[in-house]
Amino acid sequence: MAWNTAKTKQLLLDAAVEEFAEHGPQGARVDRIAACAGVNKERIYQYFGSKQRLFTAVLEAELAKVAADVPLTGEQATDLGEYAGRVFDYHCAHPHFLRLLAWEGLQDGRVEVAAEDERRAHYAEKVAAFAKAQAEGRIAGDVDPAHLLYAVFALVGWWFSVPQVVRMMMAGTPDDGPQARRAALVHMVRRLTA
Amino acid sequence: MAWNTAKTKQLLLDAAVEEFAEHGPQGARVDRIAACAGVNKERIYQYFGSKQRLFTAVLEAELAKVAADVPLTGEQATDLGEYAGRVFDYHCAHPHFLRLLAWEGLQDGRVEVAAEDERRAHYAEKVAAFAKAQAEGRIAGDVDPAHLLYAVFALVGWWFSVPQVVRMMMAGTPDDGPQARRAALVHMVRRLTA
DNA sequence: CAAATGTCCAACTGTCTGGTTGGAATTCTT
DNA sequence: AAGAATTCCAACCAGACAGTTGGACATTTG
Repeated sequence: MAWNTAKTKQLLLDAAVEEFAEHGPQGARVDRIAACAGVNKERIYQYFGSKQRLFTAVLEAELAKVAADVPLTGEQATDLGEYAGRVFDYHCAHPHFLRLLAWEGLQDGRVEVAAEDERRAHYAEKVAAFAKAQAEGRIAGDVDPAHLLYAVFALVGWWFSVPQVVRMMMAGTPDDGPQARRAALVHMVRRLTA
Repeated sequence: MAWNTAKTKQLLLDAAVEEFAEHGPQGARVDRIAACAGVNKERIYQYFGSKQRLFTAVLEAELAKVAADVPLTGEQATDLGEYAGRVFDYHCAHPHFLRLLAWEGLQDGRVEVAAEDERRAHYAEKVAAFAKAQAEGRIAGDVDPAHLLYAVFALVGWWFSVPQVVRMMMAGTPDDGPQARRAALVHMVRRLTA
């Protein structure tokens, strides 16, 4: 059988997403990743160099996915509530990503950030779309567009970042499913831009 | 000299806050905590039982602090923007706390949550204050009060939870100090309740 | 003062982990 | 088909780490 290094790499990445999202860069076990991928762990060091670099590779792959799956065209910036809803939907379907981001945030300053340039450009693009929508009067202009983007991500992400807090906060709210959360989110973002 | 176990305990807690906030429950090193407190590490097991229980103790102590330092009277609920600003100020001054919360969030489901009852009561109190302000028409009533509380905490906390993302997002914003962030936060929260 | 209780600490242990290595098997090159 | 290069893997290693222990020392009690 021909070597299929691309597939082996992908198996490792897939297993690593799970492991890193669950346990973080510290707690992730290289042996577990290798076993889960059905590959010898030495492959990880051959292909990725170290555990930390594998983490970076995982993060970059996931960043590319989310960027591709939740686009924002100029027109869609007219209803940021719906945009927020779509971002929310993505994270509901792919809860790994925000956990990876949280792990990255917690080790911020101790290792360099993955794909910094691409991400900066990515955010700048969104901010520009927001600013354009404001300039054309399609959404309210009294909030700095970067802060608006911040607000959308904060309001989407907090559910996933501190689920234990949210659970305690929502203990008295009878109807607290994903749909209710999504509706509240969309409503609040619209209120920020009306 | 008389034994001062209370002081020893406090020294350990103080050292543990630092260590846990920095490295999380996984990454924290018991030896480092003990050394930093100038105490033998065996004390930790005598006083707190295990590393995980020490983490819980640390979290409970910090929860008590924040609850005491950022109160919300009925009248203050009239200006939630200012309330959010005060919460923001607290976290700027005590950046440990949100990190601890983030670590707790990431291990959610694997260990039980600290002080669950007290915290539920604490949040319920805030929600009730919000609801009262809404009922009396002092703030807008079209957002569920629990979701409003969620929004305040999300908008305050996200800066600290994913600092790396915020940095990239704000790369194009010339004036991005704590004051600018605070102002944007206050403005956005007011917009949610106007 | 003597027994009992509690505090402190240095040294130890069993286990786990990221990372390495030496060589066997497989594919590519010429 | 010979040899070079690459992929694979089992076994190994050195260090780190949470938690323990046994006993010295201090304090309280009666």
